Amino acid sequence: MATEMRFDFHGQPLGLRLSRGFVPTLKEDPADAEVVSHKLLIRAGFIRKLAAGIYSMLPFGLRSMRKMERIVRLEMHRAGAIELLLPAVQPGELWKESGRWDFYGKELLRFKDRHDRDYIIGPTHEEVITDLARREIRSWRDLPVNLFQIQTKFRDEIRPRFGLMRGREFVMKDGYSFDADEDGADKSYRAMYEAYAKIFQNCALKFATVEADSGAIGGSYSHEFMVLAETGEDGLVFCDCGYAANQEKAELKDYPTLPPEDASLALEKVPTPNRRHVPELAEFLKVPEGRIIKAMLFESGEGPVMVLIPGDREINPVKLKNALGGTEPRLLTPEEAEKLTGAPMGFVGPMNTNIPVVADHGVKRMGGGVIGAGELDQHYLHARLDRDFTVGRWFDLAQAGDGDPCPRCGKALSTKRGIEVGHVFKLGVKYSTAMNAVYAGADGQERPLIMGCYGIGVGRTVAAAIEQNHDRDGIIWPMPLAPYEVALLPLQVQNAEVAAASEKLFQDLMDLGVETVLDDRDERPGMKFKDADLIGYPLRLTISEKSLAAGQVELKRRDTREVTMLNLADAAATLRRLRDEGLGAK
RNA sequence: CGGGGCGUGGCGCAGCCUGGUAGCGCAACUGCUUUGGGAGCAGUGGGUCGUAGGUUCAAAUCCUAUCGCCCCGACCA
Repeated sequence: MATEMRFDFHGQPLGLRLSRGFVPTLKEDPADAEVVSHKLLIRAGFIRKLAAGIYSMLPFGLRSMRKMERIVRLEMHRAGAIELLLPAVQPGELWKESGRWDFYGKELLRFKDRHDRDYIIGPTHEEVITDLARREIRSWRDLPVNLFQIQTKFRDEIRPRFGLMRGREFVMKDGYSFDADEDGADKSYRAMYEAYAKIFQNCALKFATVEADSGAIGGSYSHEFMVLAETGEDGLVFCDCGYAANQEKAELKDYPTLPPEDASLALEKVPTPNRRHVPELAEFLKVPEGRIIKAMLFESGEGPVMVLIPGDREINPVKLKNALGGTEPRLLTPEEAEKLTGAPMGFVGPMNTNIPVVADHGVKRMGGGVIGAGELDQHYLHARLDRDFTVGRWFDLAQAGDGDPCPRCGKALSTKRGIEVGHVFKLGVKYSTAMNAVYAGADGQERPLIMGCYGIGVGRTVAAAIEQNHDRDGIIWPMPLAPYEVALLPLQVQNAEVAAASEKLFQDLMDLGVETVLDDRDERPGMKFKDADLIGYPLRLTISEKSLAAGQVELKRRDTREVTMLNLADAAATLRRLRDEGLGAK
């Protein structure tokens, strides 16, 4: 009886004969890939590079992406969002209106059409959706509205790297909510937050939700969804009390510093030949690093500024940016710093300076310490705050890390690394005000729409799944994202019995709705095993003359590498059950 | 944008310093053998050496320009 192909609800085939598939696997690592997900996606035949940061999705890569998209769609719809599709190409006019034409920088890919009009390829769609909303949403009766799309974006990154983790062209789910009031907006935000948590649960990924930097927009807040992986680009802090934040954002209150020195100690100028950096200065002066006050000069939106921080602490650039009014602070070059202060790099200090001084709270608790003397090879000992130098404004500027006190409960924080795969953001009225997107309230008054925006990196989640789940043989797909769930490996394809048993299993599995690859290639067993491990099918069934003689087939789980023998007669049903367990709660 | 590196059959690389007929492994194709962890033997095909200019009797090799790709950095005084 001929095997009959089956298809799922979305029109995707439930089965594939590998001999007719397009899955070009590589034995060796590609030369131009660095991170593991990039290497494995290429080696396993999921993607191929076309240009820097631009990839073709091969059939298996596309299947994993499509599965991710399905999971996203389902939860979006459950949460009441509605799918649409906005144009990728957008008129520059809209971006000029929102102010981002000048603000967004070179990441925004711009070009002109034949009439010399400005266009861009969308890196995100706030402008387009806001334009749509202001045209179509008239009254409070139309609200709330929550719209999303899954679409290819383009961001001309300075340095694309890490394959699908940070491409220039990438697929993103972006959603936007519109509400009449703050309560409604908070409700929309909450619904998206919960939907996101379900999405990453449904992907069977280990993830965390953290408070994220909300930028310079007052009153707004945001959360990031991070897939936990050693190789993640973001540092995260956690507390037993439930507090979790991106290091960029994590508050640091009253962390311990050295107590103030004896107030009777007089200011003392000491030579510090060529000791520019905190560690060498501390060693030379025989003082702890925490006794030194580090001074750094930045160019901010309001001119140059001197930033003070305890010597054993690092400045958190995002906190500094927010403290200085939202423009990206730029560290002055040694030449600029010397020109400005007269002191060479490493000897700049806050005494008798006319540059505005801001400082981290920790400096206040130190009460003073070692400072640069403002001239070459000289520092001051026992400099005291308010006696010898003053600070204009105080901020929380230090980076929180392992062991620092939790801002909620004071217990010690721990750190992990993660990959940002989702971000929910309460926008407020930033775009609706800039673009005059208003609705008529019940009282007839016009008010700006209150917006939220919500993004998921679809391709990045697929890559993050690999960063989190792999071994030296290849990918270990979580069931929900695997391109196919089961691989059938007939070891002797020319043996009639093996072939017949494999065909029957192939048909039975498809009939049971299990996504199955039949590796019907006339290849040696070793090659089939290696490919199956590399591609990372969660379940593998080996059909051989040997085991078939006993009426059995061999099952191997990719995650635990556990091997069990199954009776041929109920193998398909067992696989179906294991598949369903692997899919978890839906 | 700054620094470093690399472009040589489909993939991974050697050859370049010291100019002289373009090589290796894998892959592909044919045949025989083999068949539970990327097989063995024999044979075959496939390369404007990124591109353009220059030097030279002669350029993959030296020089210049250019394009592409990768890595590091672009906050830690």
